[in-house]
Amino acid sequence: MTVRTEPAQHAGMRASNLALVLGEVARTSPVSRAQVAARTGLTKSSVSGLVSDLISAGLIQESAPAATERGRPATALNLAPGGVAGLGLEVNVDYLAAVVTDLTGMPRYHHVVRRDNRGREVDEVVADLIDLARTAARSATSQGLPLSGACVAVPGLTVEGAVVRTPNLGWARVDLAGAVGEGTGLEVDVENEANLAALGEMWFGGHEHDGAPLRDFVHVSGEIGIGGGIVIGGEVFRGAHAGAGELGHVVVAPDGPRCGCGGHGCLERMAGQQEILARAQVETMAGLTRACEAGDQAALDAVAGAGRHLGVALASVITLLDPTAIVLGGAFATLAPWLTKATAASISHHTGAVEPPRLLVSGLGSDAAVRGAAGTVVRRVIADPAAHLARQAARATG
Amino acid sequence: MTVRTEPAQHAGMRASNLALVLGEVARTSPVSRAQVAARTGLTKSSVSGLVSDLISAGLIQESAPAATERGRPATALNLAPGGVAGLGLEVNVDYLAAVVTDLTGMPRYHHVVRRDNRGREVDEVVADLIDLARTAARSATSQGLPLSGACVAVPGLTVEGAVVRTPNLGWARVDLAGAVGEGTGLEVDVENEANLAALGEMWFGGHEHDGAPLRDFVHVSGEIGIGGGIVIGGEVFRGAHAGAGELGHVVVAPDGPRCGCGGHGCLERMAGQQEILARAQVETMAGLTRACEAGDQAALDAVAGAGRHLGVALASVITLLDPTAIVLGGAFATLAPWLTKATAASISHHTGAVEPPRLLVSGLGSDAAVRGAAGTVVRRVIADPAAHLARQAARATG
DNA sequence: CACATTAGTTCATGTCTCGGACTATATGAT
DNA sequence: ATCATATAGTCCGAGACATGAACTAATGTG
Repeated sequence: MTVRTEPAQHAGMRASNLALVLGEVARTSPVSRAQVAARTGLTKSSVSGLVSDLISAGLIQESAPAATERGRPATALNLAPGGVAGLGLEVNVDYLAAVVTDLTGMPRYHHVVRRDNRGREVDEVVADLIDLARTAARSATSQGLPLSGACVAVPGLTVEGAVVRTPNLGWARVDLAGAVGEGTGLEVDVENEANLAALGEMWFGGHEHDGAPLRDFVHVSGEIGIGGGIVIGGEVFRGAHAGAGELGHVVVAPDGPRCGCGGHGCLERMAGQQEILARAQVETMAGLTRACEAGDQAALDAVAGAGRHLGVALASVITLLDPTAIVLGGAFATLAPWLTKATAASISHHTGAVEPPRLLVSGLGSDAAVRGAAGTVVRRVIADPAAHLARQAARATG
Repeated sequence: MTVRTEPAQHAGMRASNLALVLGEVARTSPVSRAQVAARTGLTKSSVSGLVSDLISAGLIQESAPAATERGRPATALNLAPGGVAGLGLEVNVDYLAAVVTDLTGMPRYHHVVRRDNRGREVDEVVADLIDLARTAARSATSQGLPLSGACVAVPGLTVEGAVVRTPNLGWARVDLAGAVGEGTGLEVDVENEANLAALGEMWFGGHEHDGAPLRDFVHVSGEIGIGGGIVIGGEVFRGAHAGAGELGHVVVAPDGPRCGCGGHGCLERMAGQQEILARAQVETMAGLTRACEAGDQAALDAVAGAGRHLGVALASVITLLDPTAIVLGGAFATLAPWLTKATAASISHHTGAVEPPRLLVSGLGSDAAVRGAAGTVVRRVIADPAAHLARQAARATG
């Protein structure tokens, strides 16, 4: 039922099949050409030709033939770990981060700079980020990894490479893609931190559903604000104006107090870090964790209360989006031991008979977004290797 | 980023381009071959070949050449009104309905049988529906319209042609596609009424956004229950288990009373027809409308109260899904004059700064779902004409 | 050592779209 | 009238690509 907008041509056919083959290799490596042919429906001869293109582009590697039951042993195909790499960057309220990931998704460089960025000039923070990016890029080069591009995670709304606004950082209309692109010479993308965290969790979090990686879930990221990333069919759901998934501003208390966003009774207002800390009468998240571990009742009540509000918001999410799982990330992952019981109870109290999705806890913590950012860069190559080949060819001739 | 699962072959290329051309003709008829070529990016020669296939399949018609500015006049291409037709059926709590739609979307037969189906045996109701379908099919035949298939709208959860459950009708595990298929000899699909109503509204409701048809919106259908249809990018959003969009069970009062679904404080429990009628102290929806027209304060308060609750639910929908518009359908369309002010105020009270989507009122009323059902059948042909050609060819030789 | 079995390559074939040449049919200027 | 120009649509050779069958390669089994 999809509306087709582009003519199908021979080049597109090849591009599509290259992606099909590379995707199969990425999912199930090591595999043989014959297995790829059987699983994709392409013929052996087609697969041979496609694979040979991918090998000469450096995206796929042959490794030692593995003996099979009988017959000629299969030559194993793997993603080339040195083929392409992606640079993930993150600007957040209290840290900057950079990660370089190779084609297989393995992190090859990782650096975090903790510093509160709220009071600072935008230009200063951007300059720091570019420094960080350059250092990461040098590391990639010294490891022989050609960077295909970069992606920056920011805690706010982004449209086409620009930061539209980041409520908790106070930025507005910042052309981050332009600045970082100029500073590094890379093609740069900018994307919401919650969405990237969701993708990072999907690709690298190790969660499974019925033996396959999660593809339909909602990721809740509890940083200073509360964000949400909706993933449907393995892709981020952005809505009409890229504003979808703002879980922090779902109404959980219709008669509640005014929130910073201008609404009333939003989840972030009722269960954000500020509210939890105030109720628990502690100063920092670290202090809150200690208090919970010590069994402090005020702290436990504060977290459980937040868990109940979170459950109300998630009940609406479940009703509207019907995901297979909910993943709790960021601060909610840290607080999970004292939070999930209240959240699960609240979800079930508000959803009734519907089969509830699984409530999972993030394994990546605050790294999810940067890793997701780096992942999007290499995934883009995997999803459209033909575009990558074309760029390579252009560089070779031009 | 889409995961490709099928090999691209020459046949698929042709199928894709047939769909591209037919889709262009459907959207902008009348058009010439040259215009189609310019707009799709295909060459004139390719378009000629594709069009000639579509004409011999009876999906496209040539009409009289229209004189242009200068040069050879263009022969106009249109969807063939007699090419294919779709049968839309609807089982609802208090009526059955059938519509036959031709390729252009024009309704060519329409019949509604009002009767309360709640107490009745499932088999009886299904038998009535099959009767209705047969009569509609005879009418199509006598008009020379070959039916390509049928689609049944039901007020509940459906999976692969079967009705899983319809809370307000009391059905569970009914193989409706099988029964109607056997009774009519057609290929039958079964789909949620709210989703089909949303599609009907999109295709036939005449709404526009920036000059183009709506493609990202949420349709609220207020029948006996409250349903929701989420349309993103022109397609229904179903979630992981086809349960998405259940707007009626979004939480609007976390401490509210228990709802029939087992949850608490659901929109349907707080603002459904039963609740409104009780508060307004009238017996029927017709009575409610009269009371509102007469200025009865209890009725007006009841409707405004429902509007406020609806606004809370829609605020969460807007925050999570970021649609361009909300369309109020069914009973909410009828009550719109006394409802929308409270709803709009409640939305803005609970969403704050976010640019609010437009609040539209359905033009189709309770016909939206059947028309959407008939529409899906013909749209399927338009979206994949190659499959239709293959079926035609199979019938001709077999 | 012959034979079965599986992996991967080669090449002729068929099916597409493309692009340019060609035909058809109009308007407007000379 | 006649010619230039412009636009619509067809025809046909060239090129790209997947297919499928035949072929080569490399292993284990009786």
